[in-house]
Parts: sequence; structure tokens; C-alpha cells
Amino acid sequence: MLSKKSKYAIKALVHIASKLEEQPVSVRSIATEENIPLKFLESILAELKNARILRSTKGKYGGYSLNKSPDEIHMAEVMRLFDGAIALLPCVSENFYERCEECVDELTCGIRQVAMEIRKHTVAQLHTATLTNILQREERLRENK
Amino acid sequence: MLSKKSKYAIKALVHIASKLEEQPVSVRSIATEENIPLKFLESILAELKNARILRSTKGKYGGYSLNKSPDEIHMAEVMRLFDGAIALLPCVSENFYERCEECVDELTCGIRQVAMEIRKHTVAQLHTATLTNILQREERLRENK
DNA sequence: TTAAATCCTATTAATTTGGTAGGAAATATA
DNA sequence: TATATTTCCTACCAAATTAATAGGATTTAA
Repeated sequence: MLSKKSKYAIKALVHIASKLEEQPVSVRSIATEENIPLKFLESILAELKNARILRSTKGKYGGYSLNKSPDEIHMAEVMRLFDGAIALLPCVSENFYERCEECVDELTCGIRQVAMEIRKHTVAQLHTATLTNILQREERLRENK
Repeated sequence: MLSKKSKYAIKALVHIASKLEEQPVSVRSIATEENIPLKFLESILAELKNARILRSTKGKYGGYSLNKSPDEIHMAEVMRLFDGAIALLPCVSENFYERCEECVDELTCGIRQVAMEIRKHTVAQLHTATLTNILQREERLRENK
């Protein structure tokens, strides 16, 4: 499961991406429209800024804007930022690799092989899930309603 | 990430499945050979028994045996038992569905659609990952070493 | 000057995780 | 019957993580 931080972060990014002409977008307006606790969201957007995914404008009429093209921001990056590894086991993680301390032989572990295949597919999917892609999906979902 | 409980449970089950002719297998021997803390493993096997995945024999020379065929026990079942939902979001879980309270419209949520596709693939993979399948994988991995 | 925004630091309550402790009860064998 | 070896049962616990909240300082546009 994703943490609420990850979920809120992705929702906020999609929200900002949907308002490309009205940027910057204030935390308050995102919090209200997406039903996310204001102060919590504030700290999340600060982290996204720190990771150079967002950029901020201070003062009145300030807020947050995307710091990259919406097709360069994807769910994998955001999830890794807030939740760390995407893999089911640390020993198959690309970005947060760690041995399973109890493991007798990593190279012949069948559980590991399963986890590896799942990680590869999941990461590939999360990579295609850019903000642009998510917005396209939402458009189609609204059409077929 | 799977919890250690899930990971230890699956490792213990694979271990027992690999000794079909020497059942029942004692907790102590599994703990020693798989490097899992004894008392912790004890409580894990108790849960597996409770879920009718294992059965136990008390007293000297007692231990745990599989309560089903090793091709009927798969990673999905064990993970759900210890970690709950497999899905990235509660709103796409088959067995532990919950609304995302903050969500404005589940039916047009693009993030949800991504999570749904990933869950479907992951669950399918975890279903094919039976104890028999995992042991076959390990055999092949040992051959190609 | 004021309203509205981000920025910054600190705190916290609840839950989950990953165990440990200690012994009771059951059973096979000598 | 005594003993060794097992599961079974209850209770406890420390550390980490999660999901926030509190309160105000600073910045900027109008």
C-alpha cells in the first residue's frame, strides 16, 4: 500500500498539472478541492519542492508550479520519494537494494525471483503513469461515463 | 514491501514443502536453517495453522506439516493473511476494499486505474507462485549456477 | 498597510512492526 | 514413570513509522 503521503502527493501533482494555465496553485486551494489536510499537504509540497519536482512562488498570489514537464513526472518517482522501495523485497529493489539478512542464498531464492518479476512490471507501469498519462486516463474515464 | 512476517512465513512454507517426506518439521529446525528468530517464527506458524494452511503434531518428534497440497498454497494467500491488501490503494483491493475518504470521484480517478492494472498483474503473478512453483524455480536457479 | 501566501521548527498521538519472556500441556521413548 | 522435546498460550514491550497538528516568521502583491 502507498502511504497517504504518496497518495496525496500524486493527487496534488495531478491537480497542479490540470491547471497549467493557472499556475502557481496555492496549497489551500489544492487542500480544499482534493480534501487533503492543509498543514499535512504543506509539508508534502515542501518535500516535492526539495526534490525539484515543484517550484514555489512566495507571497500573495503565490503557490506551487510544476518544475518539469508533466510527462516527465511519474508515479514511480513520487512513490520512491515518500515511501522508498517499490519492490516487495529489499533484495530486488533497484534504488534501495539491501540484502535480506536472514537469507541463505540470494541467487537461488525462488521467492526473490517472483518478487523480481513483479517489481519489473510494476516499475514499468509506474513509469508510464506520468501526470500527462493520468490526465488522459481521467479524460477517457469521464467520456465513458 | 512485504512485512518480515510475510517473508518468514513464505520461507518457512517453502522449507516445509521441500521436506515432504520428513514431515512434520519442527519450528526449531526451520528457525535454525532459515535464520529466523525462534519465538517469532513460532507465532507465525501458529497463525498459519489457524488459517488451515499448516497442521501441527504436538509432543516429541512433533512439528508442522502442510495442510494442503503445495500447489494449492501460494504467495497471495500468505501475504493477505499477514499484510492485508496487496493493492497499492485500498479502493482497488479485491479482499480489503475501502474507499479513499478524500477521493472526490473514484470512477474517474486516473491514479486508481493505474493501481488497478498493477494489482491485477501482481495478484496473477502471486497466484502462480505456489510452493511447488517456487521450488521448481529454485531447482532451475541451482542448475544454472 | 494588509491580505494571502510560503517557510520553518517543533511536537504528538496512535498504530504497526518485530520481536521477547516464561511457562503449561502434550507426546515419544527409554 | 521419568525425561526430553515439542507445540501452545498469554503477556509484554521497545522502536519505528504514520499521519498528522501548532504556531508563528517571512515574503510579496495590491
